[in-house]
Amino acid sequence: MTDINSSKRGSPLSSSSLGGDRPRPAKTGGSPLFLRDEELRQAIELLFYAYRDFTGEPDVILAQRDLGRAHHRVIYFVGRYPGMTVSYLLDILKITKQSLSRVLGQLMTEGYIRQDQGQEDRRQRLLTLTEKGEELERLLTETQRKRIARAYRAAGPEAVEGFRDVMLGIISSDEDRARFENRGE
Amino acid sequence: MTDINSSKRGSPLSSSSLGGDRPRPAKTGGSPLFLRDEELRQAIELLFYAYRDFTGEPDVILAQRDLGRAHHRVIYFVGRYPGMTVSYLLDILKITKQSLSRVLGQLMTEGYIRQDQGQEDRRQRLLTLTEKGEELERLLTETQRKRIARAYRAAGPEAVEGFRDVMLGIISSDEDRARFENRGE
DNA sequence: AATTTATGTCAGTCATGTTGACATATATGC
DNA sequence: GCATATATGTCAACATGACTGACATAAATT
Repeated sequence: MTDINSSKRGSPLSSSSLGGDRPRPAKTGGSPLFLRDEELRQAIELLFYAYRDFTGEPDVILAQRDLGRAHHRVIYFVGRYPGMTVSYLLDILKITKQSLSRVLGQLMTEGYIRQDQGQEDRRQRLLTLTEKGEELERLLTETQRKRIARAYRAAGPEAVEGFRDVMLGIISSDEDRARFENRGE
Repeated sequence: MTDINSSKRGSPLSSSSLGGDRPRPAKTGGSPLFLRDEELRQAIELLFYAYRDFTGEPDVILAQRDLGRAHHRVIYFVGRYPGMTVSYLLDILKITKQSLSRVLGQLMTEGYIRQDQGQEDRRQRLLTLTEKGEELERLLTETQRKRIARAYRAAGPEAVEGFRDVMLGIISSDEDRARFENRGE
């Protein structure tokens, strides 16, 4: 049907556990756009693989506590911005109030997060991690920090700068990009 | 309760739609690890925001066709490796056969993907996009390619190199990293 | 001939997202 | 002070996409 597996190009890579040859990327014709297209597709895939692996380790730890990735995100950001409001969290996560509500409710019931009434604006419920929450946050973030630290160390400071610039460019809004300014103090 | 909103540091950023001051990151004490911790946390957040926005546009297009992100991943990778096997796809996505089965079944029923029996190994079902599938793939990938292209252009070639190196470092396995070798030909 | 591999399928469950409507307390503007 | 807007919470219903575990078939491999 196709000649994908007929090894016309390049040396046959040692057959993996998948059996047979590794599939080859589709060619987009010999057009001058080939390299550019290839480069952009690689970026797409880098994002996919990196994100998949980046979330893999925490997911295991969370599963042991009957929590999911959604809980992780909440714990992470509440740990990051102690005393943050529910609105602010919604704005970061870009999910509905309903979705957050369930997750947040569980985290409070289980004692990972505490709510305090705002002083200036008493409608606000300021979110903070409890001891237990901080402990879990450290555990989860530690795996991700290690992964990033390893990648940063291997790639070097210049690469880190480039990584940061490209990632900022991928983000849609100025508002979100602004979260990365003036942080070193 | 806390003094998070009391604006002790820095100039007050113009209050956003969220009302009130922007929450400030938690300090980790004046330890010498501060910068490193901050740097690593920023990476964690860059991954979160970038991935969230990266998948946002395709999600809208998919929703119009009653498809989800899972369908996108399948369509993308089948388009990338025409004639790929089910096993290979499972290996990339790292999900269960069951999860893939449902999504793949829908895509075939809806006429986005075709299955052909392998010639050498007739147990294999080689996956290929149909015309309709290719059309959707182009539409979806186009939004992501544009996003990446914009980011790459803004950041410059050196940054792109760094981005790539860091992302490769974040990926867990040599097997997956190997997917990025020898592609330019 | 026995075993392994590639694929498919059944049944049930869970996590996490969605919409839309409605309720309450508090803050703010006129 | 009253009207309106905002911050938050809550109810019901639903869709998607993951999961587990078991079992079935055809073809390849040993």
